[in-house]
Amino acid sequence: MGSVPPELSLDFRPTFVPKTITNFLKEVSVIGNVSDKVSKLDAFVKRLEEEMRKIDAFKRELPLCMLLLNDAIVTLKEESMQCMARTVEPVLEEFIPLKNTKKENNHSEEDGASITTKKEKDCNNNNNYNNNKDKKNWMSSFQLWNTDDDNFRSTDHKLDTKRNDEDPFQGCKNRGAARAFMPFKANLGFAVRKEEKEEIPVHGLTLLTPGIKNLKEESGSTGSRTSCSRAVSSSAPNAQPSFRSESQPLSHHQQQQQQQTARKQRRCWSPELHRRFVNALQQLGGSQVATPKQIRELMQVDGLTNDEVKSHLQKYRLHTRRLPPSTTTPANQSVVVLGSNLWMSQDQYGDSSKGSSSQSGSPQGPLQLATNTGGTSTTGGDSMEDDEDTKSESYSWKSHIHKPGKDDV
DNA sequence: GACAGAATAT
DNA sequence: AATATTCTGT
Repeated sequence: MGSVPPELSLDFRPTFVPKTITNFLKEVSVIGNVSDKVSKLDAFVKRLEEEMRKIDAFKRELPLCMLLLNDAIVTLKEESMQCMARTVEPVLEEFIPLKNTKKENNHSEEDGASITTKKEKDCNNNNNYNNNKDKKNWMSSFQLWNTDDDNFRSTDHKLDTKRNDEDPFQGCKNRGAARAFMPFKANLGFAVRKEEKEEIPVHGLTLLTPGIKNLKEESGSTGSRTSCSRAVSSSAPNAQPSFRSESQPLSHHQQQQQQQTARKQRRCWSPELHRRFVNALQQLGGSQVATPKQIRELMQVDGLTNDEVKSHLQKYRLHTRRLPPSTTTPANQSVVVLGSNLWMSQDQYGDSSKGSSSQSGSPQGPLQLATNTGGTSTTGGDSMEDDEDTKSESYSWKSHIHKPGKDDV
């Protein structure tokens, strides 16, 4: 069938609108009477502005519409102004350069823009219409709106990107300084799930700047630890919510928030960490006799908590279950025995000749978790020979496990 | 109340 | 599967 005039077609291509405007302008240009011209232009502009207002609520969803409308409005206004300019000599020229610092434009906008001033307030954004760059500006400002909502998304993207090579949370890559430098990541980690609202508490707890880490470290050493890991989740799923006799200062929602609040970021047991763990075990006489606290102290890992060690120990024992320790065995002696029987993947980490603590020359100083999993360990590179293990994941139990006999310890 | 170990939850 | 959290006993 016949050709459809562009205005009537369903063509959504961006070119459509400009074309329409062009046509309109063409029509207008035919009009001889300037005032008619202007009024027609203004009328159209009004319609467009009206439209703009309508979709304003959807600007996020329809950014392009906004753009197109804005474009159209600008164009028409410009035209209108030019029309008027031809008849009415504007007086406001000076204003133009002020607004458009780059007047380089081919536009003979001096006159046009001058008139613009009268409408300045309603077309603030029109200021930038002059050229594409300005449109971009406009768009960028537009972006700003979006961002409030999209912050997460955009952040997400970044995070996703990072996640690929090292995810602090899921990959349980690290929890130390590295993380401290990525507050957003931290956010995200939770945000993605549900606790995002708790950012603040979460940060407080989990962002371990060296300083904060120390705090946590302390908490790990004794009692106060609980204040950290538990205080936050004081009212965990099972726990009885403390009754607040006060007039319900917390809304249900808030309570929920509190509950969801912070789940501790997972400690990543990197091979290096695990090595220290095993080392400590050896020194203490084996997994069956060593206690979390002792282990932690021996490990000298900054930021490591008793709970974490305890948990790890539990797992370790599961994997190395054996006969109950003969209470008679002195710890020292058992160390030797352990060296052979206890599950020792240490060989894989390099020769840490039994539990003598000093690994192949590296001073077993306090380990900074911050750097630990991040890739560069403060303990020096040597201990990280197995970077592949170290760099990416937590320790893999099954991949290293030796079902011990029953004798050890 | 600190701790440790077991049981559960995530 | 690996950790975290909670429960329970000392």
